[in-house]
Amino acid sequence: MRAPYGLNILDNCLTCPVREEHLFCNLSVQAGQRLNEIKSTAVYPKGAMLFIEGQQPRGVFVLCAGKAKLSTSSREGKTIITKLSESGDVLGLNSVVSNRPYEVTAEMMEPGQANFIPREPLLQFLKDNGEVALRVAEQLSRNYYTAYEEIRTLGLSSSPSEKFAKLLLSWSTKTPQTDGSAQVKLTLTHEEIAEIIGTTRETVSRLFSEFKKKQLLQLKGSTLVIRNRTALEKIVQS
Amino acid sequence: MRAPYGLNILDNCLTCPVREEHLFCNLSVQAGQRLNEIKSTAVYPKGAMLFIEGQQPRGVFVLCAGKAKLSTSSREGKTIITKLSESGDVLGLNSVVSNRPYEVTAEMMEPGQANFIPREPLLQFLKDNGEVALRVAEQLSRNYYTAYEEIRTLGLSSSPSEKFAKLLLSWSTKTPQTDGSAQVKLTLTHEEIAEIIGTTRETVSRLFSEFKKKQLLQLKGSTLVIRNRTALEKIVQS
DNA sequence: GTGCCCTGGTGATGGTGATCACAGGTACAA
DNA sequence: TTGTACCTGTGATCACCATCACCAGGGCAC
Repeated sequence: MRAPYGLNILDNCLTCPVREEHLFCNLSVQAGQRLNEIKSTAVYPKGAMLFIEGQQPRGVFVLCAGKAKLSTSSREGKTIITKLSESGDVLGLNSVVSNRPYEVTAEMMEPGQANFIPREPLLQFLKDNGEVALRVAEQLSRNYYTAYEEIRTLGLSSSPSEKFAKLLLSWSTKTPQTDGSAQVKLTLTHEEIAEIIGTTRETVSRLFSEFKKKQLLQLKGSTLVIRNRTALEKIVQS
Repeated sequence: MRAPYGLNILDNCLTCPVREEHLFCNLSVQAGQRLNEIKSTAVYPKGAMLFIEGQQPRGVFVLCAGKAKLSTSSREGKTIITKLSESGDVLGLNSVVSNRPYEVTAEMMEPGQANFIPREPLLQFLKDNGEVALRVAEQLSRNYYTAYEEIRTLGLSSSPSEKFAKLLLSWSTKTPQTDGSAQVKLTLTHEEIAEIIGTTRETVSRLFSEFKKKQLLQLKGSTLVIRNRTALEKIVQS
């Protein structure tokens, strides 16, 4: 069997992206088996929507491969990207737990694979497994923290430069280097960056120019080199 | 025994503000007793801080009487109020569950009373009572929704008028009237309103004038009369 | 090749709201 | 009453950034 999109199909995807905080890892044997019974796996092309803002919650998605962006839009078409998800992330958990419509749209940014766990069996599973319910609570409270960080960024840092610097810093922490620099593969368009920091494409474009001129960053092809973390931190300063 | 601040001291405060979604109501008898053993009650004056942003989480507070405002500040002193809490609300839950510092400061806006439940006994209690843990998860996901609403407000609606209209609408829904109008007791200063919608005091002042002129609202002493909900909804429109 | 669409760069312009400044009002205590 | 501290209203100014407009490069299909 050939994997489409050049992916490896992962047989037991629930446990594949081993992460400290992974919700559904290190379960008891029978709990793991039960979960395997109710989950189903699917492969998604780039641009596929796992779920759309406003839909009734069908279940949660555990991302196994590929990246997804979570966004929310206003009626006039303005969009903000609230999170970039990677493999291991659990999407749609809040909506499922509280039985409210999905509050975001989840779109695959590249081809990938995800497990789907329908709502009803999941809730039953949580009722039967109290320890897992507490873990879910922990995950939800982590989500809450992320949302709060977003609120602070949107509400407290006024200027686009500040938010841009904050974004760059959040990227650079993922690839810590010995000196102050860091390298990141830049897969986002200026438009998407604008939707993350809540500004316009043109402003992002100008911010890149400005930061290049100030020696804060550098572009080698599609690789972004962050040259001066301390200077960025000074811009952020909130 | 005389109640300070003109309050009635509530003997069993955990169950006093009966709310559909109240976390710690309708427990089994022994669970309720257990909770009563680990909680303690205190009375707070206006301006008292239940906890401060950045502190290690000591426990949760169940507000029994009085209102509190939750806020977060940047280093430069800019502050945003993220929520106004009323009796029945549980404060600090996220921090306690995930064992991270309080993400907000909780300050009493008027004299009040709250139950305190220390972190460790509470977590133990949750482990022992799976159903309550799931309820906690539901509460957390509600908190998350509130935070998300905030993100949408901050990120998608650009102009202060829009946010102000949104705030007025959220107030007016609390006191539904037969006609399109509603009355609210206005207990906030312009400064505080500014911190809620993320603008300056002066702008709020001007917004009041503008909305008065447009017949959208009216002030009778400290009572705010919202005269035209549909017009407000048209301003919001996001 | 040609054409098309998406992305990125950059100038010109204008509106908006932050900021500063100051004056009047109100509540409360001495 | 005076004083004080805090709120509220309003004018003037100005930086910033959204918006519009246009062009250039690159990938891709045909």
